[in-house]
Amino acid sequence: MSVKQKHDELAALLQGAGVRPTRQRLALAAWLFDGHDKHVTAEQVHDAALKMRAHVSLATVYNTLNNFTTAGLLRQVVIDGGQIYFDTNTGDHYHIFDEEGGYLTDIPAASVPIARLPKLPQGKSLSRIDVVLRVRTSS
Amino acid sequence: MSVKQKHDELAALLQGAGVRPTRQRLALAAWLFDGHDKHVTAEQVHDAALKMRAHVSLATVYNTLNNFTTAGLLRQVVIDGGQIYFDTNTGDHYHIFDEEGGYLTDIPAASVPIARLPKLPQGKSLSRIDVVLRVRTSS
DNA sequence: ACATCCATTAGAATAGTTCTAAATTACCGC
DNA sequence: GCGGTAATTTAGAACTATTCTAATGGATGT
Ligand SMILES: [Mn+2]
Ligand SMILES: [Mn+2]
Ligand SMILES: [Zn+2]
Ligand SMILES: [Zn+2]
Repeated sequence: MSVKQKHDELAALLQGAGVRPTRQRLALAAWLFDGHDKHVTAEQVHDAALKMRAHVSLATVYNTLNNFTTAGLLRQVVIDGGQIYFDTNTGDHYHIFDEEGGYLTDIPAASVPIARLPKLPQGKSLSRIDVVLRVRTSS
Repeated sequence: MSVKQKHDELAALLQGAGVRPTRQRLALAAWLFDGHDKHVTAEQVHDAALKMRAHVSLATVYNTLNNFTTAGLLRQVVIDGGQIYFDTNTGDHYHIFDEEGGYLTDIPAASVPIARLPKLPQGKSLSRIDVVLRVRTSS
């Protein structure tokens, strides 16, 4: 695929989500949506942008990650206090968290079948289920 | 139950967990372990201490909550980035999080039966399962 | 091209938590 | 009880992730 084709595809992705395809957003989207699922912090995205010699400020990285999240292109995952992971996989899935390595892996929702749920509080409905399997090196 | 009996019970609880029963720790424990399960932030604990006219600095609140957690008297729950909830229920349970009100409710682990788990990474074993049901006012 | 609105940016501000180092307190053996 | 020792408390500074501010720059539609 040509460089121009890739650019146009990304621009279409952003426009389809109601996000203007600026130079900075396209540069970050090119890295985020390269076909490999990622769980990344703002700082990791910023570092990646620097390595690509794309000049994107840290403030713009935060703005962009938040925009993409609102637009449904990313979702947030919170594991530890202290930092937010942005997840390029927006499908229905759960996570394995390696407590020693500090990294996340996706697992399909169907791999953790939940037979039934408790009664929810009066007038409330389910917005999302988060499941995290925390793992460590076997003793 | 007399005030002295209550004090002695709390002191025994702390000593049993390998934590020295200082004045500050006893004051915080008296409020935390009053029989009602709580999900509280450090600031909420500090405010409660002020209302009880116990003079406990914020640094000591953090030290104490972390000590109690290490000693197995509390556990941490992370929901949003930005702040840590300390949970006085250390048993096997999951949570309902009200996204609008920002508060947590306990649910027994048995109320969300998990039929099976995916294969874990080579050499890793399960340390804990976190399940959060996020709810909102029904549309 | 023009006007308008939206995005980008550096740097300051904010918020939750941890760190530092000095003063105080709990504990243990006598 | 008394003294020695190690653990705890504390105020304030430091740290970290994130958001805010306000000024500059860029995209879009006509
Ligand atoms: Mn980071
Ligand atoms: Mn708080
Ligand atoms: Zn994921
Ligand atoms: Zn709980």
